[in-house]
Amino acid sequence: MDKYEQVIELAKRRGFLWNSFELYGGTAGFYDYGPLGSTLKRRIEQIWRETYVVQEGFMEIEAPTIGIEEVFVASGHVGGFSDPLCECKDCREAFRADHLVEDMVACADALNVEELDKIIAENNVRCPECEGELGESYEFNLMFRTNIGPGTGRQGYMRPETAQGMFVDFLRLARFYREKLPFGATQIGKSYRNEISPRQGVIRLREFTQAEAEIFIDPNNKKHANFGRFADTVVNLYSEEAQEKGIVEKISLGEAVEKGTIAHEFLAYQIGLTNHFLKRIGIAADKLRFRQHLKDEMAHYAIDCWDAEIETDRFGWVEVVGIADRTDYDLKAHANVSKTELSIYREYSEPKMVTQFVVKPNMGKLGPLFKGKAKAVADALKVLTQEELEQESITVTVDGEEVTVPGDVVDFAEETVKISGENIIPHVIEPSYGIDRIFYSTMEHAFAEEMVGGKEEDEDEEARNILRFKKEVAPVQVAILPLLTREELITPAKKIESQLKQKGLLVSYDDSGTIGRRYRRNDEIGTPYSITIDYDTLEDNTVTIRDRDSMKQIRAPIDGIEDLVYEMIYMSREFESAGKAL
RNA sequence: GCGCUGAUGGUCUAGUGGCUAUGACUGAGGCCUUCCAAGCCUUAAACCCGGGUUCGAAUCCCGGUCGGCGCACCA
Repeated sequence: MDKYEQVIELAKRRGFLWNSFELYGGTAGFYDYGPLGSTLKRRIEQIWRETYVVQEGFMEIEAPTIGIEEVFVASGHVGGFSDPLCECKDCREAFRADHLVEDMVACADALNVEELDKIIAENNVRCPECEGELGESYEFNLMFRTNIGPGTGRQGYMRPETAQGMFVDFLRLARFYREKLPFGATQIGKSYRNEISPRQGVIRLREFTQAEAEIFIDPNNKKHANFGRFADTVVNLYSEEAQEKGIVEKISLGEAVEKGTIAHEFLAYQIGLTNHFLKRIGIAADKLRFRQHLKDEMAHYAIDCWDAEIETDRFGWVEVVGIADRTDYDLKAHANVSKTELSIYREYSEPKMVTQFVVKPNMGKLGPLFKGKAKAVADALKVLTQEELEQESITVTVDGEEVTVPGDVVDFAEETVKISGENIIPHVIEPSYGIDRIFYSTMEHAFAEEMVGGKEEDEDEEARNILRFKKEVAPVQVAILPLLTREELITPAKKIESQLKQKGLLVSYDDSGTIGRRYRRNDEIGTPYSITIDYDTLEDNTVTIRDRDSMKQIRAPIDGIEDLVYEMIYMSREFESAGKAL
């Protein structure tokens, strides 16, 4: 049994992950988060919020998970989020139709299925596997379609990423942030991709959770005001160059920017932040690296892109976060489709006095002369030079037609104008997290099977399963265990339970089975601390606290125990300092 | 989508035409029990779905679903 199997088996048994729709046989690509899984996931998301929303100040928004067609026409998903496939009629093998004709035409990936079929037929392309005849090509779009409203309604799609919601709200966001760059927005939510063949458990889902930040920055200044925070942070960088050599290098983010390995400070800061976040939730430092996209795998509009990759036992290095400089691509795309300028007005520190050549067509005269064409004529005149305008009669071309304009209907002059700022289209830096993959990695990296000695010297060792979750993410933070199932111990135990719940801690009460069994149960779900109530408790009002990882125990007073546990979980108070060692 | 392969209580598993389905662990109730899966009693819980062959199917055949692996796909 490999680690994946062990973790998934535990996850199923203990209520972290279940196959969705199991009652009806299940469907590939969907998972339910059980009671503990759901809690663990929320804890991870909460730390993400703490990192991006509270600390970085990128406020969270919530846009619909269904989008209208225009949004995905602009984003390119309607046209581009699909691939032309083509199956062999004999061996049923499927191929990328555009790849089959790559050598025959210049731009195979721009052709539609009809054009592809034509080229396949003309060149008598056969199946590369068995030389069989190829069937008709078809588009495989990975978006879930739906209808908005009754009847045929309006075409809608389930969003394939949360990002678009933030681009669409750009003008509102800009106003909210008082039009000052940089600013950013975040979204945590479900996205949907109708994968052809989802596999690998929670690694590739049809419905999955993303946490994305879209940070809008000044295209002319990609420095980061707080870069000093991570300049000395050493990370595992797997740059394009390093990948050629096959060696991951340990290098500080400051040095990586200096050497030009990472395109700029702002991107490097985001890598630092991701590194910080992943370690905080319990990803092992030596199983985490940042891999640069190779030139040919990077989206054409991106300047630089780095994936955070986590090493897993079965799947090797898995991409869990993408950090990209998407430039102004998305805002421009939405500006084009929506016919709305998506830019921000940036005032200069000092207004510039600029001498310009200004053309002022006299519309009062042009109007009667050219009627409906007057506007087009005026526009044509505006782009002419002083020399051309000085003619007595000026010839311009409007809609392919030569038009002669008398010189006296247009004024022009050198003017000095005050320009106090300019419209700029911000560039977008996008950290995009796949929460489900991070969830699984957190479980796998926390999972351990260790041998512990038996009670007596001569007893055999036995295995204990343990999830060494960081205290902050553990779905149960403290277990309350009366040592014996007796009324006089149960009563104070229940009291302590409510004391801890008052403090907002995640508490579980368990009085079934022997104490050893209950410790094992709690180790297996990663509960960091267990509190036992015994007969000494009735005498002196103290309880035993047991530490999950070391299995050590201390004795501490009931009075104020909720503050003690809280401090150990959230304020890195040392376990040893919390009471008298036993 | 294709090929190979598998599917039995919550988990792991025995069973290869006669089943009223094996066992362990786990769960629940109780007894016992003063700190690391102890013991005893009681108890709950399964043949993936649909067809077919057969007197009879968990078992054989076909189709589907789900899982694993390989191919393809993963903007």
